[in-house]
Amino acid sequence: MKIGYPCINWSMDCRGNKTFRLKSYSEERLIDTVENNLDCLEEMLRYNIEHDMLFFRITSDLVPFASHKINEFDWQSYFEERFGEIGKLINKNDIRISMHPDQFIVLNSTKDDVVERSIAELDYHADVLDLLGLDSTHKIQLHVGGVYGDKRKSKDRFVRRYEQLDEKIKKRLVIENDDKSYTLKDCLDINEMCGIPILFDTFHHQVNNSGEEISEALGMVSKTWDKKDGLPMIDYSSQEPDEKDGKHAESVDEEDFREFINSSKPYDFDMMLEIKDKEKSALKAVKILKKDSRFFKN
DNA sequence: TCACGTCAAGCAGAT
DNA sequence: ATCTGCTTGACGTGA
Repeated sequence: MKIGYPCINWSMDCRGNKTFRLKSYSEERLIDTVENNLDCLEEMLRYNIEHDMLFFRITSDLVPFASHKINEFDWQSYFEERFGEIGKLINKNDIRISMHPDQFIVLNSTKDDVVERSIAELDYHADVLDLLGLDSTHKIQLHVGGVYGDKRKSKDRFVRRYEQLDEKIKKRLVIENDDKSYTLKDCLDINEMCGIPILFDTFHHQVNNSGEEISEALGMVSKTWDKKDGLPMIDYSSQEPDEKDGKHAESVDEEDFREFINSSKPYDFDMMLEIKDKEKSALKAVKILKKDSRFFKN
């Protein structure tokens, strides 16, 4: 089991997700920003290695406007070597990477232009992982998308679009159960139709489910991950006390975390802590797991 | 230095 | 109709 956190490390003074306004776009600004973001990515990875956190989500803002039509710069070639260096660091230390394109990426949209932009954005995410020289165990996680008043048709549309994707995207794409529309069961239906692996989000499942217990759910998702996909990835979070249902915790609830770990037996997976205070909670999780040799092998 | 209006993009649900 | 939340506020202008 590897432990990680998404995108930002608050205890470091660099930010790897710097961006700028479309109005301020220039090639120079893009180059400067990507340079900064890659430098910070490397620093965060070194911090993570130092602290036994070998799972990390790279921000979608790594290359701002990467898939926007304003961007005609060949950033892939320009930064090829730098990506290669960072990729070596990742592979050498056996770090696992995920990416999570944001809410505007809707593969099953009923609008052609939305689908087109979504595929361009997925292509960018795949480029990042390819430039880093990472194999198909490094994933791009996506929600199924909109429902449009007819979930069955919308699932079918997802499957159709998935099957048409370029292999470079397809080999990395996984779907994640969400907190309002597509449950674990919906994702399993889609998996049955096209074989796409399912990334299990524990907190979304808590909010939106069909009654499956944690270990039952883990058993079902584990079967959707092939050898070439690696160990299943999961997103873990818990409810922030005194906030409305579905609000992610500010800091890990250690009791809830221990309980989850206990109820997850005997399954193994890599775990992303989607908790607001990022690396602080991930560090606590590592500390807890180190006491349980079943999980920590490094 | 700080306040604050606004930011590429979609969708669902609440108000 | 408009606002809010989503994996994450933070950019950039004006005073």
